[in-house]
Amino acid sequence: MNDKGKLEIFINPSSGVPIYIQIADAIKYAIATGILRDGEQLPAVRDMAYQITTNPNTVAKAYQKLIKDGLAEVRRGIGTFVLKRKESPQNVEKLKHIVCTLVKEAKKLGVSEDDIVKMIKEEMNGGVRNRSKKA
Amino acid sequence: MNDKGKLEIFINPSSGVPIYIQIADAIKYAIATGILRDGEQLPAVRDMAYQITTNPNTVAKAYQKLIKDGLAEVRRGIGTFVLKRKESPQNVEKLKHIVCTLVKEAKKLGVSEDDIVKMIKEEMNGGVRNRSKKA
DNA sequence: AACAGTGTATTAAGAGTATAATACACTAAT
DNA sequence: ATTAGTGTATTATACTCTTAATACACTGTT
Repeated sequence: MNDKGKLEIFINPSSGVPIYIQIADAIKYAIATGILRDGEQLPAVRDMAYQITTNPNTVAKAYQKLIKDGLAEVRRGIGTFVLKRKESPQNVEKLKHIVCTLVKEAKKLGVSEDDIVKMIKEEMNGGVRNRSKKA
Repeated sequence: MNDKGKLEIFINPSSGVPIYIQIADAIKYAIATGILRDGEQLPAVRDMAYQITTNPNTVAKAYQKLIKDGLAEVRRGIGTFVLKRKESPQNVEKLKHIVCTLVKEAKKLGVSEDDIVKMIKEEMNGGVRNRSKKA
């Protein structure tokens, strides 16, 4: 096994946040902070499941989310690996700034969080209003 | 009853979108387009429930969402009324423009919709990471 | 007080989601 | 072909959310 320093994942089962989301977030954070680097292999689903006392499928679901979010790829029979990311810390800051501006404006106008989220979703899906489950 | 022109609500029960959300959205749209004006009374929950063939509680839930979103108020025993809104069409356009910029940047960086939504939520809640159910 | 109008609370059934248990399928090395 | 490693599919259960059925509470008029 590669000695990647330490990828520590802490799960709070009673937080209301799904476990697989917590796993995905922790890995995203690890990638963002350099604990996990491009091309590096993620722990096997069984290993991580054992470590955080959950089911391998739950870990697999977290990995699937990472893949969906474009942060990882799977090589069947081999493992799951971190993908090269386009986001630089600088670019993330830029994004944060836009978000900050948007939220400030929304609050000023009394537009709700739900509505902002809805606007985002519509814009990201190209202005589509329907969504038959998930796409 | 006041003759408000026509507030038409069309529900698609098989769209996957909760009925109460569809109702709230339709009313928001009606407010935005001037079909419903400031101070005007919304249809009684039973009336609207009958019209769209649903349960009064479902309509009530939609109204509660409007209240939460700052678009309506309830006077107990009297009815639910449209609140004066701060959003002008001009301001909404401004908001849309920011959203558009944000989405464009996000796509360029390969940041997922979920992550953008998460950033928005964190920003709107003042950078809080916990959320014990709903607040 | 009675009534007709309004929204609200309580409870239950149905659908959807998260998690787990288990079995399956792919890959590389032996 | 076997084995040990990997992710994946299937199925079941617990939980949450949406909707509904019903009863309750507030307000103004009579």
